[in-house]
Amino acid sequence: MKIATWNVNSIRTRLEQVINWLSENPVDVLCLQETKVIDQGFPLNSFENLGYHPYIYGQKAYNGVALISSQPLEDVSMGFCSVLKDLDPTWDEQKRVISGVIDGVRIVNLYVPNGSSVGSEKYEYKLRWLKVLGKYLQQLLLSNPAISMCGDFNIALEDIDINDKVKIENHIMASDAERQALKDVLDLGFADAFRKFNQEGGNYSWWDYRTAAFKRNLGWRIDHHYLTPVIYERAQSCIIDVAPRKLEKPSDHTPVVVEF
Amino acid sequence: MKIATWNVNSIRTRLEQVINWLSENPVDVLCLQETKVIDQGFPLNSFENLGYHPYIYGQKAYNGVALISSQPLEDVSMGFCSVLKDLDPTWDEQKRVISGVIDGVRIVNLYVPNGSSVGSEKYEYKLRWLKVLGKYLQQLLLSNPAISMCGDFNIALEDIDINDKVKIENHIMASDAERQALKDVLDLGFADAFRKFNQEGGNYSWWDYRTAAFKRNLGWRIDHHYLTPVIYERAQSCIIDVAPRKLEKPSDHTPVVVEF
DNA sequence: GGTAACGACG
DNA sequence: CGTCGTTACC
Repeated sequence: MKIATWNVNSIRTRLEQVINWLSENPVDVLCLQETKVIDQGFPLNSFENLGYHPYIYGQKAYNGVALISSQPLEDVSMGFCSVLKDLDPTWDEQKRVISGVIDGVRIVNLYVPNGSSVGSEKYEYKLRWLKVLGKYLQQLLLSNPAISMCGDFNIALEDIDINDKVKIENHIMASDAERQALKDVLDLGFADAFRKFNQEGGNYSWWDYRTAAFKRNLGWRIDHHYLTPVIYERAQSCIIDVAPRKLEKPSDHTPVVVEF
Repeated sequence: MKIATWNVNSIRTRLEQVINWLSENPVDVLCLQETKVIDQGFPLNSFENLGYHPYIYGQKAYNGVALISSQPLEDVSMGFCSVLKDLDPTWDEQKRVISGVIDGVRIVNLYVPNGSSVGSEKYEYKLRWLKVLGKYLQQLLLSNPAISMCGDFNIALEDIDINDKVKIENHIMASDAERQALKDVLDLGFADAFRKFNQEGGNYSWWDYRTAAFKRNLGWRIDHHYLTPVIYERAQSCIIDVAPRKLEKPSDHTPVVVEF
C-alpha cells in the first residue's frame, strides 16, 4: 500500500500540479494539507475523474485537509471531536485532522499548527494541540492497532532534519518543548518510516519560499509518516519526491510517499 | 511602417505574451495601454533585449501607456501638459497619453478613460478628457500634419462595432455624447484606418472577461487607429489579430495593427 | 473574470 | 515568496 503526504499550500492554486503528480504517481491514499478552501469550493471532480474518492475537511483561507483515496474509505472522521466526544468543540474550528480506514489500516492525516514563534500564543496552542492529538490517537488505537499517521508536522525531530544554516536554538519547529510534545505522541507506538531506510541528513520536505531556500537546499524535513509496529515492520520504502518543488509556482512542500 | 496598439491589462502579468507576440510580429512601434506599473517597475530589459526602444509613462495600479519603438523616437512627450502649457496639471495625474515621432510621423498613443457608466462622475471626466484631447491634437497638428493616433478609445463609434447582444441604448462606450465627443476630435482630420479596408460588423478588439464573452464573440471594436489624410491615403492594411485573446490568461483586448 | 494594492500569515 | 481576503476598477 502506498500513502503520500503533501502540503499543497492551496489545492485550487496547485490543482494542475497535484493532478499531474497523482496521474504519474498513483497511490492508495494521497493526504493533503493546507487545502485552504471551504468544502463547497474543493475541486472534487478533478480527483473523481482520475478514479479517486476524495474526503475533504476544509475552511476558508487557512488549514484544510483531505484524503484522496483509490478506494472508498471506511469509518472516515473529521476533526478531533468526533473521536474525543468530551473535547471542547473549539478544537475543531481549525480544520487540521481527517482520518479513514483502508484495507484495515487507519490513515491519519494531520496539519499540525505552525506555532509562529517560540513562546507565542500560537506556540502554546501548538503544544496543547499535540496533547490533544495524543489523546485522539490513544482513542483510535483502542479499536485499531494498525495506524499510518502522516502530514505536515511543522516539527523537525532531529538536528539532521534541518539544514545547518539555521540557528536551531529555540527556533520554531525545532524547540525542545515541541520536539518533546511530538515524542510524547510517538511514544504511543509510532516510528518514523523515513528513518527506517535513511539515516542521512540533507533530506528535506519543505523549503521556505523566502531567501531562495530551495535553490540553496536550505530545507527542513517536517512532513512525516509515522507508523505503528504492525505497519512499520512491513514498510518497504519511504521516499521524498523533490520533483514537484522544482516546478513553476510550486508548493513550498513536496510529497513524501511511504509503501508498506 | 507598421504600428500596433494593444491594451495589455498589466505589462508585468502579460510580459511573456507581449514579448512572444512582438517576436513573431515585428512592428515599427507597439503602443501599449494599461501597463499598470510605475516607471521603475516597467520591464524595460525584455524589450531592449529584443532590440526595441521603450518609452514609458506609467503610474501605480491604473492606466499607464508605453511606446515600444524599433528605432529611437524623436520629440517624445508624456501627458497633455507638455504640449498644452496652460492646461491644469491635474490632467496629467492619470497617465493616459504618450507620443513620439518616427520617420516624420507623429505617433499618438492613448488610453481614453472608460467612463464607468453614463451620467457618472467618471463619464463627465471622459467627455472633458476628449475635449482636452482635441486641443492637444490641434497643437500637435500645427507642427506636423502626419499623425497616426491609436489606442484604447473605450468608444465604439458605430453600432456595427458592437455585438448585437448588447442593449446599446445609453450604454457606456456607445452613448451619443461619447460618440459625438470622439467625432469632434476626429473632425480635426482623422479617419478610421480599419474602415478603409473592412465595412463588416463582427470585428472586435475587446471582449469582456465576464460571461464568456470571447467564446460567444460578444465583443466591441474600441481599439482604433485614426490617421490624418497624408497617412490615411497610403495606408495598406489594418488587421485585428485575435490570436493573443485565445491564449491562457489573456488580456481582454487584442492587438490591432495598421500598415502605411 | 481578472487586474492591482494592502494586510495577515507562514 | 506566495497564499488568501478585502476593496477598487474595468
